[in-house]
Amino acid sequence: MTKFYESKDKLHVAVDCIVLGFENKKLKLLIGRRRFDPGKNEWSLYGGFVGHDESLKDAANRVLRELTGLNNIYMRQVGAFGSIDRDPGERVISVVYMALINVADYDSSLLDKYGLIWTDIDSMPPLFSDHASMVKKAIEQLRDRISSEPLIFNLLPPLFTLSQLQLVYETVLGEEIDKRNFRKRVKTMLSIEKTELIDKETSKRGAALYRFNKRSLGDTQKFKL
Amino acid sequence: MTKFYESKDKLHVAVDCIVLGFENKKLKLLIGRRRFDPGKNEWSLYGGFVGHDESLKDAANRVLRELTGLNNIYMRQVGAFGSIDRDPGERVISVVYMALINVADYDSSLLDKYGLIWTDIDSMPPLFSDHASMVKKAIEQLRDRISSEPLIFNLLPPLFTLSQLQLVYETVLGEEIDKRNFRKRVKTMLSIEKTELIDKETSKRGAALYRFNKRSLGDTQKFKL
DNA sequence: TCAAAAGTGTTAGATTTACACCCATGA
DNA sequence: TCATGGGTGTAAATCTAACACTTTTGA
Repeated sequence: MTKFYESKDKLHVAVDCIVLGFENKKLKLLIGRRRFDPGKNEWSLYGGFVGHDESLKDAANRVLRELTGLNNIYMRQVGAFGSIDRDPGERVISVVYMALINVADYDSSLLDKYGLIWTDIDSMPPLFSDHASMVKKAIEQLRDRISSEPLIFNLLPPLFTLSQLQLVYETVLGEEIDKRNFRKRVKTMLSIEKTELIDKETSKRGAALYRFNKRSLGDTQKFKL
Repeated sequence: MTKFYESKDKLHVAVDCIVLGFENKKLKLLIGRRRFDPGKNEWSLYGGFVGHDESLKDAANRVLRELTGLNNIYMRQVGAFGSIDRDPGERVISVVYMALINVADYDSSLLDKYGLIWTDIDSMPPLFSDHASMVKKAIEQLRDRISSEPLIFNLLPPLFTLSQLQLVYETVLGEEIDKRNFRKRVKTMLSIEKTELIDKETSKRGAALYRFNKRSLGDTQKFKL
């Protein structure tokens, strides 16, 4: 099997998962204490090494599943990080993925089990190695794409109110938006459908619940929020 | 040195360079014949393995320098490719970089030396392994960013006419643009400065030469073409 | 003299922004 | 009854898109 490139160096390759969620008007990140050296007990993203017989994407999914029990989560590659000294232990290339989840789907008993916490993105503790710069890059990508790709719905439950939608949108972009203008824009998007259902959780009056319909995208219009 | 992660698999990690240029109204890609198996003689991107003691970025720069003799070229990471069977020889993770160069800066004697050709992006021959999908992704990224980042100047000489600028822009986006509207937009961009110089190469009348001034970006305005 | 590329303004339509009040309900 | 979040329209300003002719000069 090692017939062609025998003379070449081999390196450890890891995947690190940036798990983002939204709760309580904040973007949240799942981090845990490293359970082994180097960097034992430092706050860290959750990662794992890529096996010889698994693809990068499979490795990322495996790591995420180990961490969250969740499958079929939206995940995209953020990039590869490969400074020589990025890992204080040994040379490790890390390929970073970001997952967007609805926090309510996360089984919070896993927090204890894995020693994890949801931290606010903007008051995150120092992280192991170059993990903070990975998070920074992921957030930049999220901000760059939130208006042109239907990412935001991954951070929300399947049914959501327009106020929730707007709040997530504002939080990611870091700026306030006029409510009437926002709703006007939403109305032009066929892929955001009003349902007959009413949410009574967050307001006395009740708010209409909406749903994202990806089928009505693609063929017809481009996503543009 | 292998004290922490001994039990973990190590993999070959390569960098592949997508070298893009613009010439004769076309986006061009530098490709060559593979000079070793697997895939000997197939058209391919130029790549190399990442050494234990060099960063990904350094490896990409080294590969590009070997290939072009050029240093200080604009280069950005496109992403990591890691399917199990992507390389028919062995398991190889590839981190792809794209370089944007001014074709005139390229020493064309290197074409023969390395068995390279400039191919039109839209009539590219089949490429080795997954290299075509790498190129596709790079082009998508270029298109996505050409309007919001000052990438385009890397494809042009330091002094350029507005017709050249517009032509590159149209080619990357794959759509025609109204000349007067385009020039109106350029005039609002402080970072594109008119010089006193006149280009007599491409027209009898002569055209004003412009220059990109990155210093006038950043602080003042965002790039938006 | 003519072909080829450079250069230049105006107007209609579309999009974006700013802005404030009434509604329904549970506590 | 009142505090809370839900819901709604209009007008001004800005931005975008469509459009055609004159200039210069080398061949």
